[in-house]
Amino acid sequence: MTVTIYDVAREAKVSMATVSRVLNGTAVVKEETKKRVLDAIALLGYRPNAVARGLASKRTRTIGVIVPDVSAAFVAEVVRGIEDIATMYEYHIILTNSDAQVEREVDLIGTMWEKQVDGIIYLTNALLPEHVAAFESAQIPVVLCATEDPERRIPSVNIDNRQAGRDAGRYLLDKGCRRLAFVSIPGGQSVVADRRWHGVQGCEGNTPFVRIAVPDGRYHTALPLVREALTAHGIDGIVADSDELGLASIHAVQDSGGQVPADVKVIAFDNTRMAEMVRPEMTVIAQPMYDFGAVSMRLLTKLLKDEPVENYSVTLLHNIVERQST
Amino acid sequence: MTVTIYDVAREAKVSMATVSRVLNGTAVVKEETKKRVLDAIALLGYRPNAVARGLASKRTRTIGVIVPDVSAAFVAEVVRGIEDIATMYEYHIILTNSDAQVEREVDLIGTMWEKQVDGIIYLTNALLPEHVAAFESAQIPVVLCATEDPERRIPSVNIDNRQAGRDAGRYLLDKGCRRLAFVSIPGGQSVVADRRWHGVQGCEGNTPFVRIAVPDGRYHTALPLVREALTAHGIDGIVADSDELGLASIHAVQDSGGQVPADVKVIAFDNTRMAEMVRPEMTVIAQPMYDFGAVSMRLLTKLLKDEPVENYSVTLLHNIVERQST
DNA sequence: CTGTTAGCGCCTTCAG
DNA sequence: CTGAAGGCGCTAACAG
Repeated sequence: MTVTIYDVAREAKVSMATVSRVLNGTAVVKEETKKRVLDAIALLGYRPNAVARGLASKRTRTIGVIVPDVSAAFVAEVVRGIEDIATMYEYHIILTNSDAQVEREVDLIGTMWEKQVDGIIYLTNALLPEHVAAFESAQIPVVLCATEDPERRIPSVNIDNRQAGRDAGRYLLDKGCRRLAFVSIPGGQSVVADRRWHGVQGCEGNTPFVRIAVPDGRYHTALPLVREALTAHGIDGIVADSDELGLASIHAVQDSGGQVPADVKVIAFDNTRMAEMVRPEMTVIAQPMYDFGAVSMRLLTKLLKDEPVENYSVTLLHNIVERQST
Repeated sequence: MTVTIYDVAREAKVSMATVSRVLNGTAVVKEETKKRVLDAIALLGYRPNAVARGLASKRTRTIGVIVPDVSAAFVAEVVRGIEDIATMYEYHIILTNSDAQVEREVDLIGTMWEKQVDGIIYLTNALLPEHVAAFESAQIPVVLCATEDPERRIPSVNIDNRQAGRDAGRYLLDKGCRRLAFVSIPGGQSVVADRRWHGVQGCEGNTPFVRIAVPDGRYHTALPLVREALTAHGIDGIVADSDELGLASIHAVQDSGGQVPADVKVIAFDNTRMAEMVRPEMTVIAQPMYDFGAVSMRLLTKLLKDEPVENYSVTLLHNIVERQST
């Protein structure tokens, strides 16, 4: 019932090695016999067994993708980028969610190793020694995507988060804001968020800044927290760490009787589809989400082919898209 | 360098067969020797090779997931549901995007077959004979997810779209609407959308209905189209086929100088996170997105274990979440 | 240019 | 309860 390479060989009256050759282009095969093989393949409806192939060649052409949560808009966009480029290079992806739980993440690296993936693309909030250790013991090429390795030991693709934070802050100051707030998950949980926060603070020496910490980073949690901060600190400019938090900020201002952008200006990170579907449309620090994925995957293919890589830690460009919230 | 089952066997002074047994629980092993094996495994840091295992057992414990586009909020949520349950049953998922292109979809079914996936979960707009033929030739268990098979030949998980359309329409009529519009991609492209449209029309015998066709189903495309329809037909109630189209409808009304819900009421399908983060918050026909994925995957595990299945075409419940847009 | 021969790492009878 | 032996379907030298 399952047709194997042997069946094809017999049908084409050649050896299985020859079939393998035309299948993989491993060596030159005479035009005529090649045609016989191809005909036999078509006739029998033969499909090479990727598992057997993986066992024999020790390369599975599948790469593991570990993310906190695909259902987050940002992540989903990144995954799309990864998958598109993977397809282009004839790879498949095994997708797993870690919920950013360290234990689960380390465990996943282990299962990816069992699955014999050729490489891993990794997204998380904070890279810990445990992760690095797991990568090393698994001996699999890894590319960090939108996650920072403070020590730059592992290939990665990022934007310059510190600079982006600075750009956001300066942008608001240029617009006339005097008291800025940064809304994100609490400090110490995300290297990326903390970098941005430092950037925001660095945009101008003597401006008062407050950081509004939203435990889960979600809209409904943020709403009351931003509202409180608003009245407590007389804020007139907000940098939000995500579109979701940006929207919460805008609504918090409105709920407090203020106007956006007249009284308070809001700029948010990400630029997911939502940013231009809400009113006022949100000004954002656009992140190249799709490219995070695409470039990471491209970098990984180079690593896998031992191609020369000019830069192991790629920095993508961010840019401000000015809309109605500022 | 790679430690195999043989290394473990030697270390534990047993045969590889015994190691395999304690690994898989295939047969009873004496407590004592079992401990020796476990110790050896820990000592050597042994990890079973899933590829070799797959070749020998003919089961890979991976399932193929074919979706139009993960970066769509609805799909991402479904995928999350699939992955969670897959993890629970110790399966992994290979994720691929088809962009709803028939050719690519059929091709993907083929590659999934090459990858020896144990099963497939499939999302698309319209199930064609080509798909069914591909499934049959691949001989792999398939579950359709949020995808209707008019002839119900293939196991599937859906809501009752016709009824949901009817519910949406009736809901608006009960709220006093007199002229309804249904906004979606053009007819004939999606079985699901067409079902809902029929449902909307069926909610009341003699009410005028118009269908507003948005070629790509996107926000920016919809905006002007809905605006035109609004002035042309005096519409006072809109059923949108997705949250994105719902938002576009709301904004189209506002741009025409109208108020939502005072002048025009809007109810949308889906209930993605966005629905409750916009203003006015959107009333929706909530779809159990996560459950679509979770239930599909659960059903697939039953199929794979030849467990008895009481119902091959599962119908999940939808429900109206009343918010501010109606 | 083509055929032969070993494995890849594991599961799974079949004996004992 | 445990060991030996034969594949699973394919790749990759090595001959010819």
